[in-house]
Amino acid sequence: MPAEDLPKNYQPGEIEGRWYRHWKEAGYFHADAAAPYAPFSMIFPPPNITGILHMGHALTCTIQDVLVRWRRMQGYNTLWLPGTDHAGIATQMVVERELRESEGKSRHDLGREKFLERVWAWKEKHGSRIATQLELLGASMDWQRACFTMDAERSHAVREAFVRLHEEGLVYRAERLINWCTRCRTALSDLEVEAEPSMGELFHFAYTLDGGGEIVVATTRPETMLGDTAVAVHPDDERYKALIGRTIAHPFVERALRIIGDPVLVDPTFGTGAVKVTPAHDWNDFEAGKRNGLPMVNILNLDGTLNAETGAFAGIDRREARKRVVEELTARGLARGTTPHAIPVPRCQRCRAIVEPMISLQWFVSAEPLAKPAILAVEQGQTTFVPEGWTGTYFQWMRNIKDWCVSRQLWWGHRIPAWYCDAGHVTVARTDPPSCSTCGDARLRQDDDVLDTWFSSALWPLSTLGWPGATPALRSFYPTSVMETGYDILFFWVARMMMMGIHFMERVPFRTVLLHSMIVDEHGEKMSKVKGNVIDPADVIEKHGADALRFALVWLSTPAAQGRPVKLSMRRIEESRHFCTKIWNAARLALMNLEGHDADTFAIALQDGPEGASLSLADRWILSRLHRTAAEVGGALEAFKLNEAAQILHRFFWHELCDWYLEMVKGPLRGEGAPHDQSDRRTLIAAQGTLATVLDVALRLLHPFMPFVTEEIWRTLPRPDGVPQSLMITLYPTADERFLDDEAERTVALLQTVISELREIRALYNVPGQTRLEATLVTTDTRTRAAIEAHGAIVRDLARLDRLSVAAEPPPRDGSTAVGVFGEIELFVRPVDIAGERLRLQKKLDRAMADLASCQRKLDDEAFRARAPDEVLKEWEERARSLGEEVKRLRDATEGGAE
RNA sequence: GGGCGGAUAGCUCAGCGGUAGAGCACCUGCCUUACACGCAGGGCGUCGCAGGUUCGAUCCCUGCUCCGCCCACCA
Repeated sequence: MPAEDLPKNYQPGEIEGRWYRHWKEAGYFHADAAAPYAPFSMIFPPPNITGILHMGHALTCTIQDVLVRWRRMQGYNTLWLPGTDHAGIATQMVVERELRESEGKSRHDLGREKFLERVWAWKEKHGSRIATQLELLGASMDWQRACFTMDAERSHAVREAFVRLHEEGLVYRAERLINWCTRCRTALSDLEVEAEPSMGELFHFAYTLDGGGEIVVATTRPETMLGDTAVAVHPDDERYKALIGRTIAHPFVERALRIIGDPVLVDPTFGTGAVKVTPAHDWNDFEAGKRNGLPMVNILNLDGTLNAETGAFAGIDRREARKRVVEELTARGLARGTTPHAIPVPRCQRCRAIVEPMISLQWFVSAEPLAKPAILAVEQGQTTFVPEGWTGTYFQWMRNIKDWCVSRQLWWGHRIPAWYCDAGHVTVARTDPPSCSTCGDARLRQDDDVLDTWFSSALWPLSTLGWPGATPALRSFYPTSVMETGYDILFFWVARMMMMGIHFMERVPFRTVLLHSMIVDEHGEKMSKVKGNVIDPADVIEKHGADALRFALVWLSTPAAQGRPVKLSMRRIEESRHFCTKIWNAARLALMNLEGHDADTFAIALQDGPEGASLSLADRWILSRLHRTAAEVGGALEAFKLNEAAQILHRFFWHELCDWYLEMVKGPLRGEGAPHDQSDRRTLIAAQGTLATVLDVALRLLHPFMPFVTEEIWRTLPRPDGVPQSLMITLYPTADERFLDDEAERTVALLQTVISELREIRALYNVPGQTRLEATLVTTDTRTRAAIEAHGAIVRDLARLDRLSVAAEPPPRDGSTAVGVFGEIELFVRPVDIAGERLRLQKKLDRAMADLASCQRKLDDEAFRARAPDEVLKEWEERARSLGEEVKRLRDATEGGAE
């Protein structure tokens, strides 16, 4: 008996590892670039090698796995390519900390080469943790193609891209204002700096003019005055106009400041209308400095202390310097008071240290020429965003893009392929050059810096598919179909992949960008170790299984809302676990009743549609519902509404298949009223066949969402010859219109209404489950009578009746008859202890009359009658008629009742 | 300062021109031979506020209030 194949209890832990190994070994995850099917490809956003699986990974992985498994089952040549990211700063910091803690050494103690050996060793040891954890989730990734951002091929791609961009003038080296993190000791891109709102003060002080007089300026960063090279006023400002061109002797250093007129920098209505200008340490001032040819004086050392340019202040930390400058200015009688002022403090995204704008010689990627085609591509719809609201965000950023500082003063990363000779010539080359390309000098020094980690990430869809080689994979799978990722890296990553992909391939890197929200706890709070509200995916998987976690994540995640997070709680996960159990138990019930079922014969019978088998009403109904569900699920998946697909499946499986279909057929299947003749036999065969078919199709529909439990069950089901060995490579079901059956759905809806009404009466009067009732259904509608007569057995079973009769006229009532009225149907149920019956009916009558009245009011409205479309009017008239009938019957029941 | 979301049952969210839906929670019965991780039944809402369009608005338009997110150098 096959039921023995499914243990009584659903134990995910036992099942999941087994199936994952099986699928992987069978090669189901591997994509063949030469396969002759339409491609569906996705590249998994590479997690940092320092990463440990968190809910964000679990969400992105689950969404992508659902898409991939669905497309694979549809027959696409499906590639899902995994990989990991070297994560420059993050990894370097982790290894440095380890080095410090275990040996008390810094990376400088080891030197570059030795330190990098350590990092590689660390990577070998820990770098694949995350991959193992993704396997626990069921990720059907093509592990054979796994990449690492710093492996040989990817490094080759990075170098090729850099050199090519340099040749094209899109990569350049220049002295520019950049964001400098004094703790990480590296330059950062604009994106790696976060503005933190804070309350500071605006300090006012006076500069004494050469030849007498003063000009008052204000600043939130007094120490920067040590780098001032001018004071700017608005050229039209009557107060200061005359001062333009005069000079100021800096009070602390040997430097003369000019008073300049600059209509861009200065807003004459703000503050005193005079602005101190520090071109080397302020973004606006830098621009003003360029406009006005001002000297740019860098006053900071790389560690954030003041340098020799600051005279007596040299060597002091910038924070201390701020106080000292205020003190000194005050001492000299130049302070002019402070006012509270809100200031955004720029902080390093990684270490939270305050970032200093600083002039520095760095490498940049020229952004605008790359951004333009990337904007155009989206405008033309070559790539679309889901939800589409993100399109605007993308445009906004792309249209205001600034050059990208890509050099980092780190050791761990792709070293910049630029070499310098003593004469200062720069050689940028694909292979390490023997001598300077300008002067032939053989004494070359490679640039010490490495590239921003996001530079290699930007190339990811290209480099993972083999670019710059013209590989079969690149030919088959580029552009990729979907890029699914969190909206938080839209600019960091998605936008840059667009730019690079289009630039190097002349085609967008992906057709659809699918963005998911951030995961928070059930109260909407960000999950953090400090708050202790973290839900660890690994724990959840161990406790409830990957299927439960996956289903919960997909169920909850609406791709639609910008700024609306996914609220995850253990409760939701448990709920989803219950669903797994429900499926398990439904399968057990089915298996217990499939003895003698011949999958082949039934499959053949259904080949030409439902007519081929002697299907009962219940069978026709569930098949109709099944095919409708398949259609709805397909539509939802096509629209990337995964949560909707999950909901539809949940509702179908639980509330239609289990609550109604299984209840309708389990009696007959069990052999109550064993087959007497050929026709009964055929009915039994049809019922078993339908049950097995519905379960089979439902499991396939569910498989992308919960791959393990569905596979486990599916393998125990009897199935026709010639189907694949694994559920994950069967065909994803599509709706077959021949099975859609409006008539069966209408009839079952009627039976459901009658059964619910009977159950309501039973519940209302506390009739014990064992008590069998008898009921008479009264209606003048012949079709209803016929339907109930034909399918009375179902009503009797599900409403626990002894006898159900149908009549045109109400039967005599006694003191133990309850009456149910809905529409034009009356139900007389007995024996029931009907104390309070009149009250109950009266309440129903009141409600029906109120409904009827408001309905009538609407119909009496001349404007409505005149303007509303015919069909709407008809609907309302029909409603009024039906309500009228109900009221009439309820009134009879109320008055005619005993008691 | 600019841009984008959201406001619907106690909670999480669907619906988006024809008198409001789901799941959970709650209440009441049930250990009915698949499942108590279950079954059956029940109550629950001035659909953020104010105007407008319409025969009719939760749904469309305008304004407002409150929440959330992103971008931005005003000293």
